[in-house]
Amino acid sequence: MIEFYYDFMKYQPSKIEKKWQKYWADNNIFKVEEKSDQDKFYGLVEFPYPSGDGLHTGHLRSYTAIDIICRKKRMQGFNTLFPMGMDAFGLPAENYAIKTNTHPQITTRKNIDNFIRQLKNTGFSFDWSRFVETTDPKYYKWTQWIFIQMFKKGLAYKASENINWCTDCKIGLANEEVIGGVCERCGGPVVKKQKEQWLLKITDYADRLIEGLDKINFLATIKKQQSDWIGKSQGAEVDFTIKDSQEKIKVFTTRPDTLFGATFMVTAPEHTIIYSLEKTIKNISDVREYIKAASLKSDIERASESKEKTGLVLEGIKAINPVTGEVIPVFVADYVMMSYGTGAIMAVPAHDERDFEFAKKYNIAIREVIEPLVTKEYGPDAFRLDEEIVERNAVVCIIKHHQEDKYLCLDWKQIPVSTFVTGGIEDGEDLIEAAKREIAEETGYTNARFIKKLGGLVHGQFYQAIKHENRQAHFQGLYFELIDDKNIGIAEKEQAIHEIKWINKKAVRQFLNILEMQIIWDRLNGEQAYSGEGFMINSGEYNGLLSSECKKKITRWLEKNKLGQNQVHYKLHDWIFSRQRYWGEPIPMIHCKKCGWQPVNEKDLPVQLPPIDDFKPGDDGESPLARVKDWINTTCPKCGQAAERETDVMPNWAGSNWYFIRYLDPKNDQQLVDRQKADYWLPVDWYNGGMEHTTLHLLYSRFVYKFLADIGVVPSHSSIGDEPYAKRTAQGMILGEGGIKMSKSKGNVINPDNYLEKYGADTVRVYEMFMGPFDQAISWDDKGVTGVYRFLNKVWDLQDKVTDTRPDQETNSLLHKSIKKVGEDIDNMRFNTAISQMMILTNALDKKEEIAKSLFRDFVLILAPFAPHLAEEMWQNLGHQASLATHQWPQYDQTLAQDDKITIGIQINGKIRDEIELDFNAEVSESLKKEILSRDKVLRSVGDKELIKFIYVKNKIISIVTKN
RNA sequence: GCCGGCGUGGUGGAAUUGGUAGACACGCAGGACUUAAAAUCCUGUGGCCGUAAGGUCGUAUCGGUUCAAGUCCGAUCGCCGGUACCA
Repeated sequence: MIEFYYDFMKYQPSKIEKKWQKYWADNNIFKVEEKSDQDKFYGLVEFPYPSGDGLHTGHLRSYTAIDIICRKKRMQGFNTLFPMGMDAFGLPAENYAIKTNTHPQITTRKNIDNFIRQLKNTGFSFDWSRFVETTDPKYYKWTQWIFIQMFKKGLAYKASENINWCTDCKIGLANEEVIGGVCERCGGPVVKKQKEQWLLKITDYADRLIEGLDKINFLATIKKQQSDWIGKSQGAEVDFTIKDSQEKIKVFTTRPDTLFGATFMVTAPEHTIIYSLEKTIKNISDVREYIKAASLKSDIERASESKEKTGLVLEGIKAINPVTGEVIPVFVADYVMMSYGTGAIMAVPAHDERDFEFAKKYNIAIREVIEPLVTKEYGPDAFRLDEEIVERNAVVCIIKHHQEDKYLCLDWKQIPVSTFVTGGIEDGEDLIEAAKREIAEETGYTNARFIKKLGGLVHGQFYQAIKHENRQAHFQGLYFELIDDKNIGIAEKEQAIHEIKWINKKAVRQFLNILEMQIIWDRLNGEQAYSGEGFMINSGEYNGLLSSECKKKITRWLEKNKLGQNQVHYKLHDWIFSRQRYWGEPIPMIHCKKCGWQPVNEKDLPVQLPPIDDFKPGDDGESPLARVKDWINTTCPKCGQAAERETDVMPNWAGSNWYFIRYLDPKNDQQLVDRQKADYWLPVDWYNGGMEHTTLHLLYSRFVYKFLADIGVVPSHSSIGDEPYAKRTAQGMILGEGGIKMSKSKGNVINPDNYLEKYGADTVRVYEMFMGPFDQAISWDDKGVTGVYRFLNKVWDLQDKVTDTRPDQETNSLLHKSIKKVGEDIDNMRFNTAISQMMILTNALDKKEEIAKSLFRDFVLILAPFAPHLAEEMWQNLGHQASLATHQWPQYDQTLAQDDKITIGIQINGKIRDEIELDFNAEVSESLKKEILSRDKVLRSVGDKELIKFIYVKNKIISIVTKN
């Protein structure tokens, strides 16, 4: 009997978790509707691909984090939406179908059901009524609809492209899906193949995709990776004419200022000029052979082969340098890519590393046209950097050349730091005014505020430059603050200030790096190419100008003489949107011999995927759908004549681009989303997912959102414009034990089901949050799970001690500290330290004989987001009827959260020798100072040495310095 | 190669952003309970010297700034991630 009673009182996760999961579902606790009188919060996680392996630990890490955030937001009174769905189109299901001859529909259904079961077992606070599946025709109707809208706006087009072809998957891949020359999915080799493909014009949105990054709160690395991927570069296109011919070779360069140094040209092997001039090229058979050899190299070979440059001169062909009139040789070489710029370059060996290497090898003239500005004599010490200024919003530094009347402007705000401006200061014009004018011209900041004029230093190190003044100046600088007109929202302000500080600290380092680079140049003069900025030499009328100035002038000259113009190039290519496979959304297009490509009538959507038995992709690179004749044959939506359907399907990204919009109105069959619902819920306030989607899903869905905003389907928000996600974070990967990536082949995959069963969902949730910093990769450790399980047991056992007493001062203070820390830590995703704080509180309560009910109640509430089942059960045991899910989040009392006594160290000559307890915020009076100095331990260390300094930093430290 | 990030006990990791390094947890050692084991509880736990009080070294390495450095600066080494002839 006693035995039984004891068992009954034990923590039994299997019982209470089932109970509360059922309670939440039965009472629609997490179901939400639009409520105009309540602030909303939209938390989002990447919906999973329902693979046969089931949910893995990484899913749980991501979902638990946002679940905790959403649960807290709900308790803080936000109308909180946290939806879930399945991204179920894709290759694994199709490959499995080929292997087992089971229809993907069947395996997908099974897998989805398994995923839902696992998700429900983990106790996430999803609004299940909004569940979507991308494979549902009611869903992909709208995926197809978006494609048609894009087609109508000219953003979807079919073209014959030299595409990336995965030889294993037998599909074309987008550039983003090729990683290091192999297929992102299967690791199979990728070759180039000419193929008719549907493409989406993401390049039209390239600038907006870069600009949008400024407005949103994404992890800095994500922003950088995205903008690197888009790869915008500003430069000029220049025409080089071929001597004794009508032909021209167009090149793209970011450095038109080095045009005088262009001593040869290089074209890509695939460049058309070779075909149009093949009669003139004397060594054409050698050239053909070179081209053939180059085309046989796959991307992997190119990457793994030695970096030595090869090439071949085109005999009988000479080009004319448009500024010097010089006759220069033309080469073909595979270090020039057809896929970037114009497929041909002007080579400036003195100022480009690759050209330099090539010129050395083939003995081509190297002509320097830029002289580095800062020399060793006037190296880093020549600049004085003021800490106060570095901390400011943004700073521009104008530096005067030590001898000549020339100015260098370093813009510390832009990441590629050095921008050289000025040159011509008008007679009588104030230097400050001139600098302001230049800043406005260069950066667009019209209201730069002058801060102060500074001198440089001769010797000493950088830090000395910060601390000391009154040294001889070799340079003088003018510092400006760039005042930004943009209104920073109050909520973002703290974050913004943090980021700005960071940028500026970084900028200082980069600033020094520039100088460093130029010192190296001095030392290695002539031994390598110099690609920095400087003054022009050997450049005719441009001599003496700063290179940045020359860039503008030379481009203007080219434009005037119709030899070239300003041009922007991107690394980003249009997005290849066709896949020659079965298990995807059919592309809703019909080809009519008379009318060409026509979109399916919108009323006929969705174009349903026909059921077939043979899923094998054709060896000819055609989709399996190409074999379904009665599905293909249809009539032209325009003229009614016989016509054929497109047989390619969409890539797996198609459905995931916009799923977060469908959650807002998942059952609407009239429109993609009701605009009022979209206006209420968007943007997504917090989106968490994997780092691996930065240049795939995350970039694509930003593009699609911008398009949908353009056609009025979704709102453009006042604070972040047409961006779908206000904030994006990413979790670190969970590795197998021993720090190795989990994989089936290594047999080290952790199946969460085993742990859910053995320890319960709350333990798994808390463990995954406690194991380490959220954004860091970390190994799974079974021992750690045990530790967390012990903790939850300990919490459960605390219930026995709960009574109606009043909390004592010390414990109450610890509680308020914990409320504060846990709350703040959740907001900053520092879940591990939030949990450790709750462990500290638990250990303290465990030592007590009695625990005040009111105190325990608040503890249960802050634990609830982490271990919701346990918390609900204890909440009920405390006598509450309703769920705590929407109960108010406890407030902390700042005075209680702060200890009134505080122990600080006493440091003597840099070493901690003693400690003392003082009142919080206490001042140190003369008498207290005397008392401190006469403490035994202090006396022992100080002895009879003379006191030099007595430093007291409030609440932090006492530091005593003596003479030796 | 270039661009990012990181380096703290036997282990995962804390450290209010310059103020008592090692919180919390794991592991380990000793003890209690038990016929025994598991579970649970208590104590200890960075190295070295010391019975102790205490001393001394210590945040990858070397150097610097500071009353004070894991934190800031410079150089070096190592690991991880991204990217790759991008003109």
